[in-house]
Amino acid sequence: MFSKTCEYGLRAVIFIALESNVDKKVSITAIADAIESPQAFTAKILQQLTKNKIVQSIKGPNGGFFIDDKSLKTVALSNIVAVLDGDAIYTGCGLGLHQCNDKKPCPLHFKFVEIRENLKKMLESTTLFELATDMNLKEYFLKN
Amino acid sequence: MFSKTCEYGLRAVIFIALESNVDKKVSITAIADAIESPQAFTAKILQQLTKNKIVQSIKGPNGGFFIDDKSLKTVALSNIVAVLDGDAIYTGCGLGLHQCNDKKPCPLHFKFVEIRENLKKMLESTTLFELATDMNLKEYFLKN
DNA sequence: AAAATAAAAGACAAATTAATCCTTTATTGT
DNA sequence: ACAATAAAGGATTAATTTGTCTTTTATTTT
Repeated sequence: MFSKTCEYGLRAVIFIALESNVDKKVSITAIADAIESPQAFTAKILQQLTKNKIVQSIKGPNGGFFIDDKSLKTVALSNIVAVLDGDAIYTGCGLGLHQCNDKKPCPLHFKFVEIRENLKKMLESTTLFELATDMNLKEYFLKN
Repeated sequence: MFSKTCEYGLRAVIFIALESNVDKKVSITAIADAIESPQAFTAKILQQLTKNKIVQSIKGPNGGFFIDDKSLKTVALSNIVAVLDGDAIYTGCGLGLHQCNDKKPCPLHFKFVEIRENLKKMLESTTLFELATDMNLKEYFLKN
């Protein structure tokens, strides 16, 4: 469904969101440990996400990654996926046709449209704030 | 969503189903041409599908690929996806966790379950026969 | 039997994705 | 000012996926 990059990215951002929710900054070491991901690779991903204003970062001692209160409420999962995997999941054809739409559909087009719409809506409506607050209530996991 | 292998495989099988529906066998050259896919690569994919009884093949002159009447009605898209991409789309975690289930869920588990269930049902309920007959009515495309 | 046809099989090659390593830059505390 | 800390950046390697090429096997027609 998503690339490894996107999977690690989502997990990392969710973890940062959780910590940011209680005003904590987290280092790349702490993140990689919390989500059980390759550290250097995760660092690269976070570079992309900071460039795209999904997360913020501060260098040096007491530095680390965090997400400001406003972003916590405005950033949805769809924004993260867009940065890391582009919009292929939403727009791309299930059978890999370059152009596939209502006018010129592949045999599965109308069946896929529905499923993708659901996915899109779910990603667009799920904010980091929702996850960060929800995760305090139930027991959720970011690693095995 | 699917690998290239699976995309080509689905398109190839749908094309073969269409031709088989009017009792025609098709060569790998005809298939690659009809779905605009790399021929040798598509040949490899069809090898896998014949081994797994999704399609049948006959060597030599007047040979080619086809799907018998019974398979046309019993084979669903889910069977093809299972052979080529495995069951990761159904069972795999959206965030890439190795084990993620109702008991030990990732933060998005319950949101993903629904979407994946829809996809699963769609793939399982769509048979080659349905596609082969439906494609005669409407204008559908297998290449650009 | 020989030639032609078409899929099967195996060995490579190219491209993309995933992952690591090393150096540089920014910031802080002593 | 200096040492320590932590992210940013660049170059490289590893693994996987995608794709090609050549040979072999099976079947049919002449």
